[in-house]
Amino acid sequence: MRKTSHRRIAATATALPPQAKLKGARGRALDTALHLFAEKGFGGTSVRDLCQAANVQPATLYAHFPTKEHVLAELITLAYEELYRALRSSLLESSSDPEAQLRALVKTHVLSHCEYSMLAVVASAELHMLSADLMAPILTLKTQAEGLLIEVLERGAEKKRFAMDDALLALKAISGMGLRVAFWYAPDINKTPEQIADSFANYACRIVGAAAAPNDSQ
Amino acid sequence: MRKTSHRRIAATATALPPQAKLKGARGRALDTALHLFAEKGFGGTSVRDLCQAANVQPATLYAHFPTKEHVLAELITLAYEELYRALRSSLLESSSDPEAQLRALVKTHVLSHCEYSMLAVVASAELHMLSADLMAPILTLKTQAEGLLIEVLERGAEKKRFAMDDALLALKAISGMGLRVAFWYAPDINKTPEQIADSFANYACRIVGAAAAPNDSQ
DNA sequence: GTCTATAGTCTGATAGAC
DNA sequence: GTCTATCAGACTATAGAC
Repeated sequence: MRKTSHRRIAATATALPPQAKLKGARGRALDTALHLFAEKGFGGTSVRDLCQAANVQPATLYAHFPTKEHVLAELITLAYEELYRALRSSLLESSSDPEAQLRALVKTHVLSHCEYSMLAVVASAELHMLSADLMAPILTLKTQAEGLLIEVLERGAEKKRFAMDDALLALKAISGMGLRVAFWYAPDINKTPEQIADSFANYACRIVGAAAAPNDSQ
Repeated sequence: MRKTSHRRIAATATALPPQAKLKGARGRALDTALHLFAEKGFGGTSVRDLCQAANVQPATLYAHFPTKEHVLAELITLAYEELYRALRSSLLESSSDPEAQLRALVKTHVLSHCEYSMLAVVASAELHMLSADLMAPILTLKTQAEGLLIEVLERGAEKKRFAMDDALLALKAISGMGLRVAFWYAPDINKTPEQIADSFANYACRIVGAAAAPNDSQ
């Protein structure tokens, strides 16, 4: 196994969403794969590494997953399902005000990338390792999740609540800065996920030219 | 070689800075490695893949580089050297105004990540594959390059020209959105690098709470 | 410097007993 | 479902001729 001094991801805690059932050899394999894929990458993790760390025999792993690639695909699917669920839920709980909706999406995006940073790193950095067949359904999920922010941005622009030079660039800036949180956030830094999420929500509002909320209650 | 439907990086054009001498087998190897590492990752590219695509025999490659890892290290070193050079140069050409300096750094960061997007992708996504020995000098370079933005942000805060909630978070947001440009920029999109760079420089100024420049001349 | 050929190791995945 | 044992091929890197 490789020796590295720099870690791709700052966080160390396990984080699979509660939806994922982690019982038995299959659960240990998924949880261990999440750690190793986040740390070493899919290509940098051998089936032997994975099985040894998960205390699972190779043949047992292949009783649960047809190929190593299917393990990755399941993790990335979990990642986008959880993100989409959280984003949609946050929209449902916010008012119809475009700025409130933008704040809700960015806050949730950042909070989710703090709590499930390993999932987010694997989903964004290892997606391209999947074959077309396994990637296709994931790309559908990904497009759905990204569509939520696009809709809010476009609706805010139509209602003249946002003064964006360009919706695409604002989208890329906001999603980019949020995505990177998964790579540098760690529980031992001097900020809580809530502080980061609030700051980034403010940044997003400034990027799109929305006035800062005068009060807590929108 | 793997078949993938999703590309990690949108750009396709070769881009090694002019400093890199690309003559002969060594040059072909470096140039080809840049493409393959950006597209497939370091772990997803075999020496055979690389040599075949570069029209270089394995034994010839090993006459120029001690290991496959040294090829990656050279590319990442080139990436950070070029970025550091460009950022420092842009600071020298800007005025002493913190906002002008911030704009210069962000513009240069984005322009460099458009022009050398493959280098930036490899440098950010494959750095963790290096062993400690090869990574150490690169981390020094990386810290130097990042320090330029930190200094500008702190100086602007001291002079009360920036109204940041938190310098670290602003830094992470600005560098994160700029870094991601390398992954999605392609020459065929509907924006020029200059447009993207100008927009992102505006975003950065808004993030740190600097007033928008009233005119072109700072 | 570049070639042909291959050493030695590790890879993903499987066969077959229990 | 889990085990032991292993296949067939791919991997990084090298030896030695020219």
